[in-house]
Amino acid sequence: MQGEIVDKNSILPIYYQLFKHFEKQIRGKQLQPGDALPTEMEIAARFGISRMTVRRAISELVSAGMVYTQKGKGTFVASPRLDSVVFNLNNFYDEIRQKGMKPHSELLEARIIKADEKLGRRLGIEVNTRCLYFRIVITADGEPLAYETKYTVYAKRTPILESELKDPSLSTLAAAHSDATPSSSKKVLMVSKTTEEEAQVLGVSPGTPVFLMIQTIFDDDSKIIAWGKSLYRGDRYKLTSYEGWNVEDIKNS
Amino acid sequence: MQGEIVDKNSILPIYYQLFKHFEKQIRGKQLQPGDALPTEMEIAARFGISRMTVRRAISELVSAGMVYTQKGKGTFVASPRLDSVVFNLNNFYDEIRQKGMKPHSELLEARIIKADEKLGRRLGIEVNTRCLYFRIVITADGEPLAYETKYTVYAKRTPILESELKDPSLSTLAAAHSDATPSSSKKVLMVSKTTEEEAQVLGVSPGTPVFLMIQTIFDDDSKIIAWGKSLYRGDRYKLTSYEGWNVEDIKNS
DNA sequence: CAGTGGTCTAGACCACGCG
DNA sequence: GCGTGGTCTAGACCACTGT
Repeated sequence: MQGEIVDKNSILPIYYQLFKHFEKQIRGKQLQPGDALPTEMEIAARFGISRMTVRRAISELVSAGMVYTQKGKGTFVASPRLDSVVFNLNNFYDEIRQKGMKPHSELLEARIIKADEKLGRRLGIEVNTRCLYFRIVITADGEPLAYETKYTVYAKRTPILESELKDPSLSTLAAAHSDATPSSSKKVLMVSKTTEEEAQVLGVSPGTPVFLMIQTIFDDDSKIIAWGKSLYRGDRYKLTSYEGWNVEDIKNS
Repeated sequence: MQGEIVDKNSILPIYYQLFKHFEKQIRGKQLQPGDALPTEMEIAARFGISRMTVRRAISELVSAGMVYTQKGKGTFVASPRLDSVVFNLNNFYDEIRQKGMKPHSELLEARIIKADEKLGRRLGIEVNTRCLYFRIVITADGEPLAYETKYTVYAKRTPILESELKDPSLSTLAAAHSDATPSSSKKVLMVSKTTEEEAQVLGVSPGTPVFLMIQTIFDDDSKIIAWGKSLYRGDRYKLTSYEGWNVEDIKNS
């Protein structure tokens, strides 16, 4: 009986069991890149299930990048894509916590300012518009890791809450203090050398290489409502990307 | 008639038309974050289509991050996620071409070497194992942009083709010259300062900040089969990430 | 032409959330 | 208990691929 593989009485959905079955076959090299899977009708017949259920399982395999389909031909095992790279830079607080360290953010400066010409250009607003200006240093176990400078339009004139500094996401700030809703963001990651002032804040020597991220928040009308600059210490921070099918194995090497 | 929105005789699939319909409603703010979509049965009835087709459209919306579903409750419009960042670093050749420049790679050195202790550790192989060693500089319109050093196990002893340098992907090299198949890869992005030698190759002054990417290719058994180091000029290269729902609009600002 | 995956239907039963 | 989304079925027709 083939009933060993797909159990109709299981709590797990059939399509999921079938997905796992083929995943195992591919990871275990019983099915190699370029090999054809059985046709959808064959799979349905063999396991005594509906073709739509088979298709659901296959579509999960496609999403996972493990197979690809060709209309009129069949479904084939894909080769792992190792060329493209995806770097995820999540919330810095979570990143620190994930490494078992204790994050803390310290407010260096927070003021309401009137935009000068340079800031007016950055935020796409008129000179003298009221803005919120922030400088924060984020530490892990007491050691400074990141230095962030942020500006946002200050339209609502609501008080600045200390809790906003706990997790200083620029889009959250913009949502709270500008009168528009954050809709899109642009982030640019560059490398830079610290200035005297930055080096002092980060506790490194001037000229140390750092990651520099410029962040811009846009509203519905693609108008800029917030701008931020983040420096991450190059000697303490890096971005890692894993790709392929047996990624779990290599994370420990 | 509601027939204006979904045309059963169109070449476009019904689920796709329905997906586009809701996409427009959400982008146009007729449906705002938190708002509930009509129930699947209602949508099916209203447009005279099957519930499965409605579900297909909704699942596309879920994939796009525009709505989320809650079992027993309904389907709701999501808020754009602007906090997480995803940086894509694709094939460097394509990146250059995309900017309308002409990429070229120049071979500085290519030799078969016997692994010393340091390389043996990096590749997880025994000392004196035969390895392929490469140094390449990638230029755009004649200006050096990247400097790459690569090692891979040299098991097959097949000749090194010049075409391999045209698009020097480490996993391709490993596939061609090691006796194993690349299965996974790990990439780490860091910042660094150029040494004298690196600065000369890249045509910058020593100490210039650069992106440094260390790349490791693994085979099926999670054994290392290739190792590479890439330097990207910090003054000429940056990573950009867009997020939100009207991303196309802000790319031109 | 026969066979494949892509779309679609009109039902069905289930587990879940809420009043 | 009722309505919701989640799963599943047994059909159907289509466009595309190969011969």
